[in-house]
Amino acid sequence: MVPGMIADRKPPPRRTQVDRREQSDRRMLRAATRLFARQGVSGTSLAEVGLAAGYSRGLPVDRYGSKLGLIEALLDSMAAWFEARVADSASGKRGVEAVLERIEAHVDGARKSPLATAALYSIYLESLAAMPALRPKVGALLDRWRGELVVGLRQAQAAGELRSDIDCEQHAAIILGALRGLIIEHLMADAETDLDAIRDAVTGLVRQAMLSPAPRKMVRR
Amino acid sequence: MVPGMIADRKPPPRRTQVDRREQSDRRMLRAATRLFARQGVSGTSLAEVGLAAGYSRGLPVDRYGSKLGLIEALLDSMAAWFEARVADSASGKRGVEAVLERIEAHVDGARKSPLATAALYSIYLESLAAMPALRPKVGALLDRWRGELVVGLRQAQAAGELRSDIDCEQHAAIILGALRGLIIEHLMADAETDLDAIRDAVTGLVRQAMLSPAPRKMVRR
DNA sequence: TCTTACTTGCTGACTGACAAGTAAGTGATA
DNA sequence: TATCACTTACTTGTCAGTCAGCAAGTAAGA
Repeated sequence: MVPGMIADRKPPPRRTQVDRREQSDRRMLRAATRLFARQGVSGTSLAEVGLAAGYSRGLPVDRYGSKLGLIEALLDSMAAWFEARVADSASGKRGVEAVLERIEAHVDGARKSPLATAALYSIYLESLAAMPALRPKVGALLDRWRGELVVGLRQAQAAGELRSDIDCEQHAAIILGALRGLIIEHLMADAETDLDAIRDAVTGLVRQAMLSPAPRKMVRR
Repeated sequence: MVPGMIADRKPPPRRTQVDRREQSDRRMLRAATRLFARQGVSGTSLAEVGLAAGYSRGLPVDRYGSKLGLIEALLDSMAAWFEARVADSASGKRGVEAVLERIEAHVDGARKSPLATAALYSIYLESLAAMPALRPKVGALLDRWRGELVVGLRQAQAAGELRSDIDCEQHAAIILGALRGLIIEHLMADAETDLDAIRDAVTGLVRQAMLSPAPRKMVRR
């Protein structure tokens, strides 16, 4: 602090209501992400989220109505991130190429935002039993992702890249199931299992279903 | 009630203290399994367990000391079941054969006792975040199972069944990660994903690591 | 001055845990 | 074999702590 300055305390910049709302939204969702990743959904109280975001304990309820509302808002923002990521990298691709891009996008999420991934998986897992109220929303999200993978597999099958005896619905479920299990493993073991190895194992599942086990031409990193 | 009978109420058969304890133990663990499978670990109170088992709300705490104690007892009994299952089917087998038997044992657990499997996975998943106190016990269990799988893979590698560039530790983690992810998928989707398909997908991961992709000679059912 | 963002006070419901009590089984002695 | 001292199984009363959610208030922006 330099004495004699005109103002010791910087005047708070005047923010519009929209700004305030957007900022507090962002901060609360960030705080929730961090806390969910570290302590799980049911291990985190709404009060904690508000305080960790730098506000009062009451704001999250006021903003989102309920704990469920907060989690749904968080899921929405994560889904938006993923859609953008896929739209960016898989646009124009079809069949096996598109499928591999989607797999890479999932792995890349875990690589780029481990915290968000841990939070997302906490939500998945607790929706199974601890918080059944989450199931519809989580189920819809997973179904959408699986459906989009099925489209890619069907294209591949139609184009003769994939064996015709493959059940695309089931194979999509297997690919995503394995992918999620491996990412959980990765999160649990503090990143001991390499993400590239995970990607290779899952792309291996795709290659198993292909007509000619084509040479790997994966995107590096 | 027939009047005039010598005794309306059948005299309760005299059970020894050991019998009583064993019976109440069994009942409480069964009730806990059912409740954990349906509502998750943190969604189930000790009182519920006691009452569902046909006793008072206080017995579980008296018997197991704490919620953690109850869960650990449940994990012990499940681990014992699995060890017995493996000792039965994989004894004398080595290398790839032993590895495939272990995979089948895991899948078979999900097939034979879906309720226990759902409960076990609830415990896994909540140990990640919602109940960190569980991590040591769960971690030790998973490590043991992984370690035993690594032994099989190493034997296979030494016997020339497996490629020599495979990292057995990592491959074991991948196999189990995928297996668990697929079983979770199976539990979530209400058994939509076929368990045989799951087994095939995971044995496929083993076959990828083999020198000559031998013809499948899996145990049917 | 009016609306919207945010805070604080409060409550009812629940839970894990403890402690004090009752009932059932055991083993020794007469 | 009856009874009595003792242990073990099980129940009930209770409490401290937590949490989601509401409602009434204050402050910031329009």
